[in-house]
Amino acid sequence: MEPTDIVHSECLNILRPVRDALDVLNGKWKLPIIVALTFGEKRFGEIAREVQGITDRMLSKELRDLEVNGLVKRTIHDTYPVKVTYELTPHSKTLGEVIESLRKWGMLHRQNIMQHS
Amino acid sequence: MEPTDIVHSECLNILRPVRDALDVLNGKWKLPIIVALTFGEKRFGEIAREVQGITDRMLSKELRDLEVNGLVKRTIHDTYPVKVTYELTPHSKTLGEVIESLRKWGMLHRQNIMQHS
DNA sequence: CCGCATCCCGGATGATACTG
DNA sequence: CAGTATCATCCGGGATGCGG
Repeated sequence: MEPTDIVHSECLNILRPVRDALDVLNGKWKLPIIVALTFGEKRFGEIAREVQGITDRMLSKELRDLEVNGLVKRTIHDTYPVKVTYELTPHSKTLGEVIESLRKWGMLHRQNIMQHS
Repeated sequence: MEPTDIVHSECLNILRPVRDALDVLNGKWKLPIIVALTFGEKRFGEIAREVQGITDRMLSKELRDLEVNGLVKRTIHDTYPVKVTYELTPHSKTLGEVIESLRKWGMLHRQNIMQHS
């Protein structure tokens, strides 16, 4: 194995967690849903109304993804009619820095594109 | 407009640059290509060999995307046979922080998933 | 009210062959 | 060598309807 190959394979190892992170945030709806839950727990219908354009099917699926990834906690209240609420977990709060980092670069990038076109 | 609506719409404005950033990095190949170019300019064929599994078609398309986004510079050398090289731009260097941020969270996230399963 | 099942479309990606 | 052309495939996501 050449020295450059070693460096190169280390870069690929770095890429795995980066991909993990991107996968969690990817898709059209994950971020908007997280935003909708930023200010406290909400019911399915409330989220559906706040995240404009999303269908029940997608919301259901995305909430499950987020729950599996430990970003959202789902609570079934034993009332009638049944009430289900969703809220962010402490783990999801750690996303703040990532989002801020992406936001800053996104703005920088937009400036850069404007200048060169 | 309610106060919460104002807060909410500001969150949506924050989301736009975040989406911009994610779009630039998204897809299976962007990061690996950037990594391949980290240590200097390379020819099309060299990149194709380093980024394992990518087809010519995808490499061509992804390089064009990256060029349009100002992350990669393409140079045609007037030799025979024609030689084309690609290199990272200064702007692409600003991605470093973003990638590092994603990497850190990706690792944290993996730990978190392991514990809760 | 809260979701799941089914059907379907379009764009993203892959495989392969071909050209200047 | 550096791509393009063409066809096949996969998958996210929309529309709609049903069920507890």
